[in-house]
Amino acid sequence: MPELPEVETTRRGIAPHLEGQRIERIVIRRPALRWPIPPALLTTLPGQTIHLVARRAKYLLLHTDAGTLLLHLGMSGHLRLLPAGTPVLTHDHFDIITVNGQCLRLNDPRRFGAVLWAEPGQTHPLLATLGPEPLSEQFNADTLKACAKGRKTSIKALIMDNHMVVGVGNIYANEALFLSGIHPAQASGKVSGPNLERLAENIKQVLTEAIRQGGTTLRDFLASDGKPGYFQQQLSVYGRAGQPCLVCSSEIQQIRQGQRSSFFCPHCQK
DNA sequence: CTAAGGACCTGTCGGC
DNA sequence: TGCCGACAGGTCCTTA
Repeated sequence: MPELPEVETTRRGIAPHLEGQRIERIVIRRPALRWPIPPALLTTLPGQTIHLVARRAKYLLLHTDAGTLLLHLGMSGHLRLLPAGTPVLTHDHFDIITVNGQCLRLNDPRRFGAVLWAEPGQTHPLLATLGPEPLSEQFNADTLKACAKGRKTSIKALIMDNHMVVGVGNIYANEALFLSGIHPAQASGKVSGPNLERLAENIKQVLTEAIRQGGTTLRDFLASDGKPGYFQQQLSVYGRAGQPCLVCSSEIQQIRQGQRSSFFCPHCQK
């Protein structure tokens, strides 16, 4: 479900309701997510105030004086902000209940998500080797060119590699490559300089626009307030195999790259 | 070091 | 209607 725009949409939805609030208690119903939810959270977090709800890559970070809670939504996770006491549904694994009667509830059917903890001043090991944020100046045409140089791996795999740039998932990788006229299977080292410049710009553009639209709802993504995203109405290639290209009317093709589906226009993308 | 594949887990959908 | 395989928005880890 969540790529960076969906995570950012979630962050913006919950931050105003959680920042400045004090935690009353924590509920762990199903600790077996991608990694076990640390049981110490049950005693560490109550009494703490959430100072800031931030984001790094696709991790949401809840900062307190005792440390930072990391939330990752994996493939199928989502967060809802509910009144405390709302009945529990299947796959509701984790709650943060605040003193003012709110409940931040994590639901994640596939359990690829994670709830982790970092001590104050410490960077969690999973965050330590991440590349730059796509919407920051630390990611640009020059950094992309440096990473692509001499590499045989496909350009699509490269832009989805979190060491290169974070937050580019399967949907937006496909879309950015279409907008840039680059075939997803092209070797990274063989993509022209001007095309890499376009690609860096289009990654920023497509993510920015998707955030503006509240993310992409394919099956079930809902923001924390229950509203869907609207970006799927602007997808040019993702999920459009067999349909006409919106630019040239050629039939959109679908291939497999590393267990993931890629969609492209055979005429517009070389 | 690079590149490719498997692993984790549940739900849904299409085909027979 | 029921069963089975394929596939789904992520990403870490192992293998070659």
